[in-house]
Amino acid sequence: MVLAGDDAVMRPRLGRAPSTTHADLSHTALRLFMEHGFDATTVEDIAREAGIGRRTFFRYFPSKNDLPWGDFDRLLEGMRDHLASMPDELPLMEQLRRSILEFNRFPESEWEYHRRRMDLLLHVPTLLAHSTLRYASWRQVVAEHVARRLDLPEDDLIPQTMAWTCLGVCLAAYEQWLGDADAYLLDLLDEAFRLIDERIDTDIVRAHRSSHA
Amino acid sequence: MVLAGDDAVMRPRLGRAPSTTHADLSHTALRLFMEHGFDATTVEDIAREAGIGRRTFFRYFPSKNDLPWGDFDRLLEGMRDHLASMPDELPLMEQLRRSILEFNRFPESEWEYHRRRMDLLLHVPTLLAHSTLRYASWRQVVAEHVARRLDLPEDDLIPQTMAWTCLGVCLAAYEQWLGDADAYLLDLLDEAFRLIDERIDTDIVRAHRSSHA
DNA sequence: ATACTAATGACACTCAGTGCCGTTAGGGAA
DNA sequence: TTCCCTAACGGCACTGAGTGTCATTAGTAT
Repeated sequence: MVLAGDDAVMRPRLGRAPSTTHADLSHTALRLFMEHGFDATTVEDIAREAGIGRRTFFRYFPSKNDLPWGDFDRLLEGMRDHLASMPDELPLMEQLRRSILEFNRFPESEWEYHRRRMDLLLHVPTLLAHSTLRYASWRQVVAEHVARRLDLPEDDLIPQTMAWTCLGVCLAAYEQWLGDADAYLLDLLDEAFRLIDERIDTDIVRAHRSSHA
Repeated sequence: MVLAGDDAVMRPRLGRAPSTTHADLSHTALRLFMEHGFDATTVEDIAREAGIGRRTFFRYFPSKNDLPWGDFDRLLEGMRDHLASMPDELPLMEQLRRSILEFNRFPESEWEYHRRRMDLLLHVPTLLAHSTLRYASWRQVVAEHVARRLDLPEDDLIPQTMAWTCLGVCLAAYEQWLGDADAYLLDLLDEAFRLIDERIDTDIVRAHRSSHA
């Protein structure tokens, strides 16, 4: 479903076969989280339910917190490529808007699953805290693109601020989405992006660049 | 220094006297964090160094992660009041800029301490993750003000997005500050705010409000 | 059948955080 | 002074996440 990933695709012909997959573990765990809550579900519960040892669990996921993330890294690579392939004529914010919307596009059959997953990630304190670390890579992808496009260093104030802003816009839209069972995520994201649109205007960027030469 | 707090100010006349203070524990801990690193310092180390029992430590701070925060909640109350006292004539972004700068103003004697503290909070993964939970209250204060000022619900997309944006601006500025030993925090914050300035313009807000009546 | 190899799972360990409960050290009242 | 009341302390035992070590298992190739 969400985890297509590397499991089971091409197993090397040597050694014992893996006894489960990332996707399987993730789905089992999410079911338990929904049923009993995140905190009340122990890693041992998950391992038992999945029919593996507790120790083996930690060979699939570095922590309990990573379970609901699916293959975020692969999606993120997709966004990076999408950004890189944007035509230069397009305004920067429009490039970002399009790629970020693409990053958040899922087949309708997965909407409910995605909603439950994001509800966990944004409403369980432990997971919310952990999410910061994932979003740091997301921001980095945005910042790299902005930096390249504006010809500024990646760690410059402007790319970093724009990356934070994009993240904030997305998370605000996600909260709206989670709060309204009938809402469409992409519509909300689109609306949120229109709020900021071309907020960093060209003159400011030019002035900034020359003052930091 | 940073923790003026409630300790020692007016102890009720009954019962055993506390054997330490929040400020004392916090400073001791920060010293150990600087010397040996956050992860390598155990709660037991801190308690021993402070001359209290491990169990007592957890009566002062709910977790090891809370040690570097000082009395963030009191500062935050200050920012809430500052925002509430802003003259109505001032543009919204200007109100936010002024109050947020005020929130980040410290006496020069504390700059070095503040720098080391923030370096921990933003660069130690565990603390960075935990910071999300603190910043949620910070964003809430900003969102409340924006909502009041624009006559929108607090959980509306606009206040939430603006709150996220302000947070992002601040954190991007903080990163710049931490990366340059000679930089001035307030200057960087000011510069970062100028980048976004009056980004949510009046027409957009009006259109948004009427479409969500 | 045997050898090689990768995944597994059991065990022991560290550390954060919590519940429980007896102990300690203050101040007030007799 | 002595006794009492009370809040803070601190020891103990426990849960649960995460890690290092190592023997075992189950595949494939020879």
